[in-house]
Amino acid sequence: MVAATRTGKGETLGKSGTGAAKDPHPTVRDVAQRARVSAMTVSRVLRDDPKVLPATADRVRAAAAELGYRRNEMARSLRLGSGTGLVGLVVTNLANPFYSRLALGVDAVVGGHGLKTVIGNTGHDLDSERGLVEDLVARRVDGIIVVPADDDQRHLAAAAAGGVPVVVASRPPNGFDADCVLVDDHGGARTVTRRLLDAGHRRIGFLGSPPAVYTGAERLRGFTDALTEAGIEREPRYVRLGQQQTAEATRAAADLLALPEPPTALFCTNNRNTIGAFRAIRAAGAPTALAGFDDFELADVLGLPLTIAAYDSDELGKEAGRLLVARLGERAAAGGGQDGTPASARRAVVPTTLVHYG
Amino acid sequence: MVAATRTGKGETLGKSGTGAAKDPHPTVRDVAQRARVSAMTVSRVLRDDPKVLPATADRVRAAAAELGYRRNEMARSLRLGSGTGLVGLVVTNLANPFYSRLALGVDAVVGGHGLKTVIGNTGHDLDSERGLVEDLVARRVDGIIVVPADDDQRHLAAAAAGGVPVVVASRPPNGFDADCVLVDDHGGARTVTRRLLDAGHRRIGFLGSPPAVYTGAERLRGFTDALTEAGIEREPRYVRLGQQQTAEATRAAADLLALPEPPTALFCTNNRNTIGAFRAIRAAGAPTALAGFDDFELADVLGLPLTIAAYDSDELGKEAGRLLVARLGERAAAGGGQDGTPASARRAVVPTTLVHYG
DNA sequence: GCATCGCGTGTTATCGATAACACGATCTTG
DNA sequence: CAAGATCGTGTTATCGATAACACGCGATGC
Repeated sequence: MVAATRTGKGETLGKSGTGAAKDPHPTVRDVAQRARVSAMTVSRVLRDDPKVLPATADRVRAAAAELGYRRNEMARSLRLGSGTGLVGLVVTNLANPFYSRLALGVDAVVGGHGLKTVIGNTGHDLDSERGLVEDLVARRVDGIIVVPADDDQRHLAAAAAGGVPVVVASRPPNGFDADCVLVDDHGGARTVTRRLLDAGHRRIGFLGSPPAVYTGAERLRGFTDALTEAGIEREPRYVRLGQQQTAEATRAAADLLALPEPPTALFCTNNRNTIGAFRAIRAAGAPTALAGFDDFELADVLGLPLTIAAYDSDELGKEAGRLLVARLGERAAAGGGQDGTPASARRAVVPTTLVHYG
Repeated sequence: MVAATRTGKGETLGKSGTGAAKDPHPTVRDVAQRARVSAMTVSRVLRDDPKVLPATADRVRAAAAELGYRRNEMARSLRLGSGTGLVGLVVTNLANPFYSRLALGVDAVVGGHGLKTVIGNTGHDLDSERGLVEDLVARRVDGIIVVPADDDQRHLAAAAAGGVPVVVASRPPNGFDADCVLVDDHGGARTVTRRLLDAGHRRIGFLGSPPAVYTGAERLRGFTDALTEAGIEREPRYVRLGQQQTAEATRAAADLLALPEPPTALFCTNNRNTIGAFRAIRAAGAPTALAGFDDFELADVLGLPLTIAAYDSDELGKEAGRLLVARLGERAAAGGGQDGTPASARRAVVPTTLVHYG
């Protein structure tokens, strides 16, 4: 009787005839037809369900191989109600090695749990970030890790409220509760600054990112605290905020060096500013010492005293991944359960280490 | 009558009772129930189908907003038979700025077409690459862009044969036909080498990545051709292959500089080798000139003559994205059509530009 | 005045995979 | 030897969204 179920594209469309290999994505039914069994049996074989005769299973496996069958994980996750196995990662600038390493750390951890990472880049644009988060939620990612571009995190709050686990990286959540992983910005800045003070510097300049950025603000606070502890007051004229690019940083540093009583050392909140400052110092031919946050390649060949609060952005990503995976685990364990207590937000802090060159 | 359709989790599970906002991912039916319409009407409103009374549409939109409804794009793409809107990107090492910029280029282009990028990192591991590609296909990505880790590309051939558009970046496809985007490795290396020759150098050392890597082989070929054109024969003792890390490159360069008749210039096939060679030259205090492939930050402050064949990896990614998008466009246009001619594989080449420091 | 048309909605079937149940056949057991 | 247990497999319903069709109701046509 040749079992011609009325369904199946093979029947209705009649295909071209020549090759079966060209069919984009055969389905369980295609495999089933070829192996002369039902779709359910195919599904069972793929699930390694033991309740199938070895002979049948072999036929099915052969048919699947011949057709190049790959099961549709999206359809599967829909049916199973399991997650999609996707994790959304939203960063401000993937071109920055800092974030690409963070991404790698995230991927390494979540990948170890069978999850894949979907990356979105915001380019520091809030609207872009909103759109990305919206989209990731619509794609039903199992969770989101985000380095927010701005203090306005209402879209993240909405996603979290909607039941999507959110982990905030590099800055704390604002206006809602979520796991987060931070760098010891304050401590690192304080330690590095203290080091400059110990070396005898009393007039220290400060070059920082926009103060609206959490990390920048924290590092400024650490800097200020170190000065205060040494009985020194921070001088506004030595502080330049807002530089994001090396070129801007070079100009800002040149300004400081041109002051009547120029700083004998400069503290920079990130490697963009550090490199920019280096160029200014070099151009001025001044013996100014340099200190900053974030290590970078070739820092050792610059030929001036350089102290850096370094930290592992890979580890930052890994920790974010771990927090997210832990959340997903809880969620799975809770299942349909009623224990409405979602375990309060966790906060991890990645330490900084002091590196000295020159 | 209150229309209690027998379906719906709201009915069977009976929920907790307090808040609706906590429901993870409401569905069209939840919205429908709240707006007292059918699921189909909700779907129509979300599709902006004009055949819905404005009053009804407003009710639906209000209900959707109250519930925080986001439609399930995965389920939607399953029903529509449209793609998943995902593009797989597989690279060898995202921590390398080269690849992260490539990723950014890809994402910028495909993102402009409503596609999202799923990133996989292989760490140069072939098995890992196989697994990733397998997985991406199973997730039904609309296409894959890959920087192969190895000459063995059978898994890519399989994916392509299975009907998934594949674009190969940075090296050519091997053993199957696919669009690809390459760098002008040969031309760049030849030009840079010629520049060294023009500067009077006759003994030029070569530091390269493993010869199995396509780019490395091509660059060696360009180097050799330039020498040949100048009537010089390549001397094996000046050639060191296989260094992937700066530390290895430093040792290899030191070896060359320690030869009885050391090279007066070194050509390096990538920035790992260039930076490694720089350290060796600096340590030896030799006046050796340096040339290489791939620009890098701070190249201008090294204090020795440095010529670089630079190219834009962002552009490489963009071009790959464009090729893929073009393929997807064709596919969509062809639809169920029978014009079995899949337009032969395209090949794009990104040019290099000469940069000189020092 | 009765047929027809169009509009706004609801019903059913579908995408691919699979859980839950159903069913015929063989095997067990008192 | 009849009643039930077990095994291998097929059928139906489901996940969420939606195309195709169906349907009821008021308006228009001649």
